[in-house]
Amino acid sequence: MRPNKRDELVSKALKVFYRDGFHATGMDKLVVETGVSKTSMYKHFRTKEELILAALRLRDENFRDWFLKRIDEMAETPVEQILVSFDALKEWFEEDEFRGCMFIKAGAEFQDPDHPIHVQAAEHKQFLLDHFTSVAEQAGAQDPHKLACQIVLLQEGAIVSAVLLQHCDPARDAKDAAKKLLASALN
Amino acid sequence: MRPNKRDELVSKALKVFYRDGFHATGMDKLVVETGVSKTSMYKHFRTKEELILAALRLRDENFRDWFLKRIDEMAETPVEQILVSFDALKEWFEEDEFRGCMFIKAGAEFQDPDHPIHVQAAEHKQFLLDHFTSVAEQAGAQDPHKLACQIVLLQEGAIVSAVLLQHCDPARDAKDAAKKLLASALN
DNA sequence: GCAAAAGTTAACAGATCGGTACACTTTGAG
DNA sequence: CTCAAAGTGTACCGATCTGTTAACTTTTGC
Repeated sequence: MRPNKRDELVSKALKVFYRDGFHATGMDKLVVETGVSKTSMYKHFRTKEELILAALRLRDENFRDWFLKRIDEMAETPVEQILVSFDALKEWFEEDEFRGCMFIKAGAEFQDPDHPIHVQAAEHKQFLLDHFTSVAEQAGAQDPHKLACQIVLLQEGAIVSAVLLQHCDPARDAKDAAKKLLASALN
Repeated sequence: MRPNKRDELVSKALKVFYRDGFHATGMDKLVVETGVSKTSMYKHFRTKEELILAALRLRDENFRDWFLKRIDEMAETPVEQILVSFDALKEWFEEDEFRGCMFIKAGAEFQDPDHPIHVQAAEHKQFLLDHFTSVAEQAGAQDPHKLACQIVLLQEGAIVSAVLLQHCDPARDAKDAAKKLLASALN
């Protein structure tokens, strides 16, 4: 069990970064919250930025695993898979610890498009776009890439609305919109 | 011209906050970038938070003025107004200084829902939602609130996609999606 | 032209930032 | 049992953070 402490550090740091933000989380706070000594942190990661990148990689892995697995559990056909993705989002929004999308936040805190953290956030979104592009192909869409862009766009919009708007049910509204898009994209 | 320097400070600070982020912008950097002395800043605003709130108020004013005016210039009927809102967004996305939505970023950096900055960001989004709800009413939508939620959702999604996704034209895709929503929401 | 208001520079306080140094203890494989 | 790897606590570095102080200059209204 060599890299055990390292994994524990990354997964606890992930929680803190997600809850409090990147700039707002100092290394000293991480020492307290993770229970890992600063010396040890800097033995595993040369800089805070490397730790953030590792936390984002873990988040990417966790979220993709959960999201795609949940979709697979709930639906069989490609069209249904696109639709139930919004039900999965709704489950996420209703979690107590829900604090929006970590990658949108990472892109917002590190705005330079060439910054490694921004790049990694973009890659996460690109992966999801690619995934839904292939689902759209399987569904027989006329323009799979465009449909996928629209589905992802609805998902992003739902996440942002879930964070900033009240008296709305963005997951439901987005699913409803997706239904109409699918109806005309498949003819 | 009493509050001239103050307005100048707020508008220059706004640019820096928008470009570099809130936590990443220190007061000393603002002294250099705005040309206003720190003493003077703290005479106008008791804390950095108050300055951020003033910058967000100005941004809210500027963005709403520009966005709604541009929509009015481009369209006359309510339905057309909803559609051209995405053309206005496209113009914004193509600006060199485009760095995403300041309020999404504010909500991302100050995540506590009760934090004044988060609250103010949410109010901006709520205003836009209210506006498009009344446009949807004028358009004769069956469920104006739901349609407005979906339109705003598409707008938010387009903004986030414009920041994080390449090889996409989110404004066009969102407008296309809005067309289909409108077609089925109106009769 | 004069006083008050508003602005300036520059130094400073106390806290926190990311990151390092050093001496020590725990742990695990051969 | 041993020895190296891995982890610990603590003190520290220089830089930067938000915010303050004091003495001085400019602008402005009357």
